Amino acid sequence: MDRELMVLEKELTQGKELAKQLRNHLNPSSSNQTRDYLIQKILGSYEKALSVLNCGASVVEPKINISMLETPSSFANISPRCEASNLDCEDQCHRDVFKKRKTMPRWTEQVKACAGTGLEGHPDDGYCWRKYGQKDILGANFPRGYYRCTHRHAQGCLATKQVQRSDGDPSIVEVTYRGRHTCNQNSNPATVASPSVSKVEKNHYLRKQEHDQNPKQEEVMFKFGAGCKVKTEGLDNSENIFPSFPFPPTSIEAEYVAENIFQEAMLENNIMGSFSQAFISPTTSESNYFPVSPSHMNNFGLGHGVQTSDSDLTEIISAPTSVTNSPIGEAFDFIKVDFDPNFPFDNLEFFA
DNA sequence: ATAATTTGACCTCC
DNA sequence: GGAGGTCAAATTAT
Repeated sequence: MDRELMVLEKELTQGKELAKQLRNHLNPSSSNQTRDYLIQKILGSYEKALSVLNCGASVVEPKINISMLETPSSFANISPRCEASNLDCEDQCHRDVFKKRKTMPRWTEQVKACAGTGLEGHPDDGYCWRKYGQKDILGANFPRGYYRCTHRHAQGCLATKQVQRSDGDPSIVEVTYRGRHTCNQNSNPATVASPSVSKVEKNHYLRKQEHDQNPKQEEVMFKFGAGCKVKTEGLDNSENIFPSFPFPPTSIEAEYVAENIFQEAMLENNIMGSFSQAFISPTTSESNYFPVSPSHMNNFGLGHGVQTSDSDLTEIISAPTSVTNSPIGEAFDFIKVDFDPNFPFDNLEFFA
């Protein structure tokens, strides 16, 4: 069967299954969190299916790169000390910006845009971004663009991203996200953020369309990969939890580099509270890859991912796979399952 | 008029 | 001191 059709079928089937799960969670005993998560996954599946239809789904092999390097404790507020201390506030706040740079969760994805989109590889990820800088990077053929959440001032959302075109393949842009969205558009992207193009980016996109003499193309289209690799690295000293990936509904080829996201995400979603310590053991490996399809990644996106390295990988990822019929299970079938059977999996539905 | 982008200056980190 | 990241005034677009 054609790979595009396979992707399409997989996403539609997954959407169907997720809808069934959602139906089972309509009772009052299920949390809104669960329902929200299922809804987002359903939307994600259909987004991908539609994109496959729109784009012809030139399938590429995405890479997911996840790393947890530091503790996440300090990126929630840019500088609470500014209010409480006697330090020069302005100076302190500025310093915290750079401190935040190191401690914010970070992950990178490589997005391959369809030729002719005119978007110059700047993918829509469901959020509104404002460009605040551009810099020539040493050794890079293309400048790096710096974007921050449009709601940074209005809602204090600290999410930023960097967009840089790949030297090797200019059709690929590497998008590095830092920090998670705390603005409303993130908490409810399905209703706030357009799944296609944000206002800012659409304007830019349409302008480019004019430039490209291609006014008919009004949908942002990206190729979707049928699989991806997850890389974990730099896991030496942290408790690792999967990040709250705002997995772009239209991304296909992705390399995620996440730092500290697991713990923060889990805590935020009240998931880790029910996890045994075995799920957050220290790590030692430098780099590990394993194949995961984009849909699988979506399954542990949205703040319910799993972070790993070598042995930890097995401990963490295996848990949900053994409890649910999730595609994640298929994705990680090669991973040995070894986790606490008494583990309170209250929130395992998140991994479904 | 308002909002977004550009771009040079500035800051921190290594 | 250089590189990467951010700020903010000026410019441009809507």
